[in-house]
Amino acid sequence: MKKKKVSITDLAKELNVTPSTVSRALNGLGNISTKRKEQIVNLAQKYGYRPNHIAKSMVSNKTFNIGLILPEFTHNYFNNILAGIESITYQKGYQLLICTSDALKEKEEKSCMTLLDARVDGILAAAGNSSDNLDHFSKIIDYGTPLVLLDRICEDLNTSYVITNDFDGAFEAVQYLIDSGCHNIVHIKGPDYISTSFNRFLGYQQALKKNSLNYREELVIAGDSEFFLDDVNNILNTFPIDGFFAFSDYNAYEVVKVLKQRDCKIPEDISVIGYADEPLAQYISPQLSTVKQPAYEIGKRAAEILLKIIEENIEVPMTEQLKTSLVHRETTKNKFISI
Amino acid sequence: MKKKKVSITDLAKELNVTPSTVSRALNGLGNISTKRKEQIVNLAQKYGYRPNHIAKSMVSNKTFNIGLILPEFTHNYFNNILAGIESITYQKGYQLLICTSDALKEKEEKSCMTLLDARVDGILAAAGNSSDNLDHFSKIIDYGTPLVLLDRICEDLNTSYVITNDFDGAFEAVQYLIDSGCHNIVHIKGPDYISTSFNRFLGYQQALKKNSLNYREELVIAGDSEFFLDDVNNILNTFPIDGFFAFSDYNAYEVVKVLKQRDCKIPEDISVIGYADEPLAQYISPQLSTVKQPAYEIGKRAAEILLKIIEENIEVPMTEQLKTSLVHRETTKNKFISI
DNA sequence: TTGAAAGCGTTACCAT
DNA sequence: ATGGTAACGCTTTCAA
Repeated sequence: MKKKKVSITDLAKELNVTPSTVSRALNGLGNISTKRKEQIVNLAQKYGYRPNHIAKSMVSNKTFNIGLILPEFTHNYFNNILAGIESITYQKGYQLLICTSDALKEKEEKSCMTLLDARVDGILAAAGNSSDNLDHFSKIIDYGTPLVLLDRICEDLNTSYVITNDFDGAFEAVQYLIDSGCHNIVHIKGPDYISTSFNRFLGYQQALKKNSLNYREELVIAGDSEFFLDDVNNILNTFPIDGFFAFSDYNAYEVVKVLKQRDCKIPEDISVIGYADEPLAQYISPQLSTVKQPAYEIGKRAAEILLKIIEENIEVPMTEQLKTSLVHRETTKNKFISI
Repeated sequence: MKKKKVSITDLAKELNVTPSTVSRALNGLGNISTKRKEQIVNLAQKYGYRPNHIAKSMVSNKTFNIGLILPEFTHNYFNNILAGIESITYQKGYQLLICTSDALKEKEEKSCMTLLDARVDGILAAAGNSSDNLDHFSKIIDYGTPLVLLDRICEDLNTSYVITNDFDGAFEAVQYLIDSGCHNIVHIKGPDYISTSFNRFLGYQQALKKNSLNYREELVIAGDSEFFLDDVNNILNTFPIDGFFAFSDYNAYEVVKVLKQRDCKIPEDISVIGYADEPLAQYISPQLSTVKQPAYEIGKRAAEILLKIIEENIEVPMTEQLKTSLVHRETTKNKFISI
């Protein structure tokens, strides 16, 4: 059974003073005689008094809670974001209220309301996939609750963002493939409804263009298609493919599996680059070259920005873009030395 | 800037009724004329009224928040636990306040106090490694806050538990190795300060004994030693090893790497079994046989038990033990058929 | 230096 | 059917 905890009023009664006096003593604010203070503090100690945060929140209108909405926690990417966020919130004395959205709009909407109802001081969210209806996020903004969005930019939402540049990440990867001698590069495309899919796809196209290689629609496969494996095999049967740039490490892994089945030499015959640097990239063999996103940093910066907004009452949205980096492992060749 | 939200009192004023009336209308409790009710509900709708959970908590002494303390979120094991927990709390309308302890006693202690101060309705925790000082958990119990511990049993703590049977899991794994023809089985032991290490170690010993195989101290290696790789090589040079049972998939992975370097045939020459069924078990090659812990189920059951305690005011601690299962992949041979 | 009172938003109980 | 009041635990302002 939950025990009643001792309150400021309880202490006050026992010492024949008023709650205000006790409050002052315990918070070290206002004038109070050293003797009284000592007396009060000792009694508080004796009873193991703990301030009631709920009551504090009522009067201060501040909860020291931060809401966090993430699609899920099974990808290492989001775990690292979480770790980054926590490194900041922990140190600043904020607690994290977490909601997983499963990338479902319905859950995402509900989470927003829940967090708003919980009166969190601010919200960090990685928008799920549905880019169409962002009303729930607008609502957060309308309510005046600070919001920092991670990962994807939502054009219509005038708020703060911490993102990575998917275009650049993709561009760099494909440029690397080209520099190491690939000319017929397949792109495994991400789900249509995510902006990152589009940006990586764009990076792929631009890198080809920059190097005077033709973009060919036939060399693009949907990574989430049910015929994915067939598509990969077909394309390998039809074209002299020498490189793959995949939307995700998981897609890349599937490709590698097919390639191994077909006894292709990786990377001599065909190079593969994934995206995200999930742990599996290091565990599979050959180890996967991939585009690393600074997930921990993203979380950290997002939390820093959010707390800055909360604590300094900043009104102007800020956007911060973090750099990706290409991790060269065993599925890519060395670059040719260009003179 | 955070906007002031409309309150019951605001609504009451605008309609020239008292807050109590508005409260009744909005909660559908007590007597109220249909007309009034409609009027109030409409106005609430119009202003987008949202009840203030903080205020509700003040009077009800209930927050609908559950505290969760986990060592970290990078292992899939804990993510799955989280997912399992969330599946229940979400559905029952509770929010999760999470704290990562990094398996540090200090952070663990602080987390307990933080959650208690936040007046959570209950706490779920996977105790970190230090099994010596459990005062912080006792404090939770003393405060009368329901507590369910995951993963490890802490002898001195009279509270509810959801655990898996490490002894059985280990026993089954080693029995399998023996059944498939292994006689010289190495055990990679986990960190000394975790109870699970000890239980798996015990399972290993008992399985040997049951099968009239001698337990030999020389065949046990500490998985967290800095000389781990050397130790593995030494043991392979010295004894005719034909099997490994590792405390974790990570340890097992290291062993597999060494074995591959030495051109051992897996599993023909040497079998390997890991523990936990982390994703890497499926990604490495050969795919790792391992003992699967029902992480999602653990989280789910723990949350169910906690909510039952909270909502039904149950005082008697309950312990639930979940079964592990052996996942047979490519690092183990088939069992001999015994007649 | 200390006390008294109001208020944060809500509910519950007792009157009317 | 509705109003009034107290209460939850704390802070803050004003008065003594």
